[in-house]
Amino acid sequence: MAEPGTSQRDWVLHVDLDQFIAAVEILRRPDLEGLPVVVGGRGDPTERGVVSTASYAAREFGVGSGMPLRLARRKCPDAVFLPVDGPAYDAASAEVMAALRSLEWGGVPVLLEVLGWDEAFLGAGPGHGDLGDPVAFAGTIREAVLEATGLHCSVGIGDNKLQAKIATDFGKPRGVYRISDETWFAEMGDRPTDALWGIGGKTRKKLAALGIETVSQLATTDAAVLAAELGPTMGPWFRRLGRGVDSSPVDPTPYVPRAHGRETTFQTDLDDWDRVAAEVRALTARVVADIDAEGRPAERVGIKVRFRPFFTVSRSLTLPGPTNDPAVLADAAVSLLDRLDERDRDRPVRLLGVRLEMVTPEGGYPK
DNA sequence: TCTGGGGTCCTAGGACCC
DNA sequence: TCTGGGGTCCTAGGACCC
Repeated sequence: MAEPGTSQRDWVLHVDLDQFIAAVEILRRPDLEGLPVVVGGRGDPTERGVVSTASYAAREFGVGSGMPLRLARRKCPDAVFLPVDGPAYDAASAEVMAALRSLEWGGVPVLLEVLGWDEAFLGAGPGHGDLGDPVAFAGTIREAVLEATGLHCSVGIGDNKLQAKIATDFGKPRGVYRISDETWFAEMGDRPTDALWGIGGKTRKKLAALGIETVSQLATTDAAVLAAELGPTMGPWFRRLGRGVDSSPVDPTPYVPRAHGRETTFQTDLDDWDRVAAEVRALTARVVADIDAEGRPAERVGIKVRFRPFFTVSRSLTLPGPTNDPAVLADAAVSLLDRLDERDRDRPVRLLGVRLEMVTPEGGYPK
């Protein structure tokens, strides 16, 4: 236990696997080691799709996540293109998280908060003893993950989750980096606002329009100004991000989804509205299977339609009562097509999506 | 370079009610 | 005419993240 009255403090660690998806592929195809490997879509760089992860060798050519596969091929024609294999990454991720969960820190099991396939926060569990040097523990983590899975990771250390998450990127690849309240402004102060976890390109531009370009400027902007310009919740939150402040705990509670959805980008745009309706029904059937696996019925249904060239609309409705009846839900989803604007109905359809929001579980959501 | 798929949370306006 | 206020639900869209 941390001694009462001392300044002993708890660190938060953040673990992020290096080039996770590409690394899993290379693990089962060792001949790909060191080569430019690009994983995305169905693995065909002439198709519609984007890069999920590029190996470090491929990144040397300027290939990166989110890039259209066709562009990736132009930048790196000799890369090995592979399809996304979700089940393989599920399995690898489960091994990584099990290895992390088995660790002790300060004499008690760590708290593990999983973020997606390849990231997790680690916190000190209740009743822990001396935590020792967090940099040394980060090394232990890296060894444990490598030993258990053959995968390399990087570890960030912070006084809170925000700091730890950002620190990880500074340590990549195969490294450890530490940010603290004391070093926050030296590390982050002069960086652009979108270096913060939670600020993207849109918010960066909005802030820039207010004369706020850097993390330091964001940190010293009046909270009331930010609230007025960016909303009563988001404004003050952005200011806290700028100051490196984050009081959210490492939460080991298993994730309980609010909703499930499925969407498909068609290789060729759809013109035929009977076909559109049929695809909406097929997508709905898949999502019903997903919510049945959760064991909770749906209370809202939504569709998403992306038209050519790249224009997206959504429609949604609250059901008269919760249901998991596939026919009822498919009818509801198809009925939403009738709510699209008349003038959009002759545009070719590039993408369709169906989403089901489930009823709140017994006892509510964790946290 | 024609731009995925799975999610979460926030905002804003209108309906509706008291 | 010179137009209450609050609260909640519903819906569409936006932003962000992995």
